[in-house]
Amino acid sequence: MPRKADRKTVIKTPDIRTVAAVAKVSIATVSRTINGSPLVSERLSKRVWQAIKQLNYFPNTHARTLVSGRSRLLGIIVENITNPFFPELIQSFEEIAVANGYEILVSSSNSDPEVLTNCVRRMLERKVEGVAVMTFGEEEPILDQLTHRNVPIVLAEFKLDDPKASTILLDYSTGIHAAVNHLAALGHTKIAFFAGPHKLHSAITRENDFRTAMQAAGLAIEKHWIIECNHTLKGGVAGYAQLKNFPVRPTAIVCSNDMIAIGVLRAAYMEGLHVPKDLSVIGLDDIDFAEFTLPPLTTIRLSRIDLARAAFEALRQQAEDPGDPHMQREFLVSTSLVVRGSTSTPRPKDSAGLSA
Amino acid sequence: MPRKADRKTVIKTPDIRTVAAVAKVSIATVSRTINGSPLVSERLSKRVWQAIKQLNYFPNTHARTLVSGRSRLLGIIVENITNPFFPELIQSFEEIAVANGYEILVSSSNSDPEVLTNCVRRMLERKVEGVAVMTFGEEEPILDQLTHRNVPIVLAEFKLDDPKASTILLDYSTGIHAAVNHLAALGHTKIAFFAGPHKLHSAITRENDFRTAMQAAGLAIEKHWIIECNHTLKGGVAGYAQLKNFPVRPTAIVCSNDMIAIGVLRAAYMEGLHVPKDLSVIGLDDIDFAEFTLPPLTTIRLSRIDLARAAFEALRQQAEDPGDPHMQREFLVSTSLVVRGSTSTPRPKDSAGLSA
DNA sequence: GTGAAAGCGCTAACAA
DNA sequence: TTGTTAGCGCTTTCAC
Repeated sequence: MPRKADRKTVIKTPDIRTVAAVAKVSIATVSRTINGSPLVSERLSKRVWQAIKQLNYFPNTHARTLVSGRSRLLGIIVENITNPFFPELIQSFEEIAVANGYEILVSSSNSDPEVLTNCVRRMLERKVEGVAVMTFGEEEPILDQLTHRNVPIVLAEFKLDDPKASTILLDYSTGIHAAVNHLAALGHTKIAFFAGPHKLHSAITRENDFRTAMQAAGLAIEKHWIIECNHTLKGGVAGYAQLKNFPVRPTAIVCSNDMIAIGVLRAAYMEGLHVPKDLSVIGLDDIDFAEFTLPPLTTIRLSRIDLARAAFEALRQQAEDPGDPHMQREFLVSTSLVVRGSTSTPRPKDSAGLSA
Repeated sequence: MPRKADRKTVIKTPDIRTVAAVAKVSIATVSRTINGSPLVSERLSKRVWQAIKQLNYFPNTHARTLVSGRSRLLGIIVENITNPFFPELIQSFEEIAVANGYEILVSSSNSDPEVLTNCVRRMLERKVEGVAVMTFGEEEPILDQLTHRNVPIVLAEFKLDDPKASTILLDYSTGIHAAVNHLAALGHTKIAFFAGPHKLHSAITRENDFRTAMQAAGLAIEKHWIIECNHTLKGGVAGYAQLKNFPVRPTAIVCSNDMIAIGVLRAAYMEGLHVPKDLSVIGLDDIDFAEFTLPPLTTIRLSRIDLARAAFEALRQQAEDPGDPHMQREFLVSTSLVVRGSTSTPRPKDSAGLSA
């Protein structure tokens, strides 16, 4: 045992036996007391709790997990912890989990399948009881590692045909329609869409919803104005640069996420364009930052709290009532438009100052 | 055993015994093989690895931890995962940890002592081998829960007199001096400081360094211009509002962190002031966002990677060579000025447009 | 109600 | 080199 002792007066970490000895009961009684078994008499229970307090004891999770088969650990895998959307999501997820006696293991896959494989494996080793896969991506192949081992998973936006998998459907449609209608009502007709990378399901869904919304609003789509970007600030800047290649420019841009939108804000500023007078910009997510951009960003809100709640709920159900036939397997999270300062009517003379 | 079986054809998760049986060796040999013991003959090792692959086996971390006393888990507690500085820090910390065979448990304390107590307890239950306390705060009282149990900790900015505690000293001084000198060289004499909350060590250190730097530059400090803010966007906005109460206004503001600075940018914009012509702003941290604010933020860079590396190193040392007398107990992370677009010479006519 | 005892899956003595 | 075996700290039958 190389890990403790050697220094004198090192207090041995109290274990269940220590508590039992101090309380003068069996370890079974200590265990029952801790786990709130109704079988323990009040007299003994009191003695046990007192011993616990006195020794500042708490149970060893690993031992507990080993014997009970329940780790009370939930995994959450995000695409990129550096996009503010995800920390906000993680924070909500953690709060809910902790409030329900679970803990979480966080990993970001950085859209790298190899990293993802590693995450999954480490989570499996830690015997997580469920994993929320919030990558919005295309990584299903690896995920059956999880479902094959009977680990519940919940995916955003993607239905996996497996009894252990649930899905959170994101109703982008409502928000995107609202956004397009908002723009149309302001008098915009030339609207671009900065899409996310096509390898993400969410990006494709968002783009499709945009197309549908445009059609519904009776607006034509200029194919050069649908631009694929990374979901990052730099992606927005790069997308904006592409726009310059075409002689006619849009008066408004709807972006697949807020980071792109903020990149666009920046690029437009650098070019000397005024947002919203010269160009209206709409984001998607409503990250905390969106309220503080210059100008404040009009955006489609996707509630992290709702998403986190749905993810937790899906996992908890599967973990606690694995056989339940009435289990809810699909959850819906909706979106809504938040109008701030980055949208307005276009300049009177339609594309004034906007041609390349 | 309520947790598996009952449904037919559920494949039992393979354990070390399964592997041993398939490879026709003892479980000890399997264990040795996995752990890279040199004692295993190549012949058997090959058989074992093949069985492992075939069964898609991996060891149960909890069992491992229980018997070996080593969890290979490191905790990191941050103040607020919603400040982009921290996700960036966590990401670096995780990468380094994973690369070294560790995993991490993340918690944010939200500056709430009760939440912190809970974090610490949960980490203790999970038998973390060390905790990086990146709260920059004043929460020592709870931390001896950790050191008393012989869990190494590393603190930012605060020295705890305990053999198990190490410290990362942040050399703000260099960066802050550079910032003040930069401003002075541009011709600013009226410089404000938006400090962080005084309950944070880091905030106080930064403020003191600012005072020293001002003195060194031969500049007077106007006490109304040292304003205490939260380290958030809203904090910056609120601080800016306070500034308006005084008839004379500074031409430059140094902020205790980037979030405050971004809040200031926003508030100045709302007031119709131009940054940097009317007001120069300097942040601290250099979060990824800083490059993308309008205008891009001049800021004092505090490397998350360096910080994460130092934190990991401190913990690893303590975990792996607990008795080593030559152990490094203090680490230094430096700062440097990154000049971008939010600073310039003040308007010729000293405070033009700046009086309230 | 309570306690004794059997293991959860693994590592590390100790034997061979 | 390899195998046997005793636990790690806990939960959970099963007796009492």
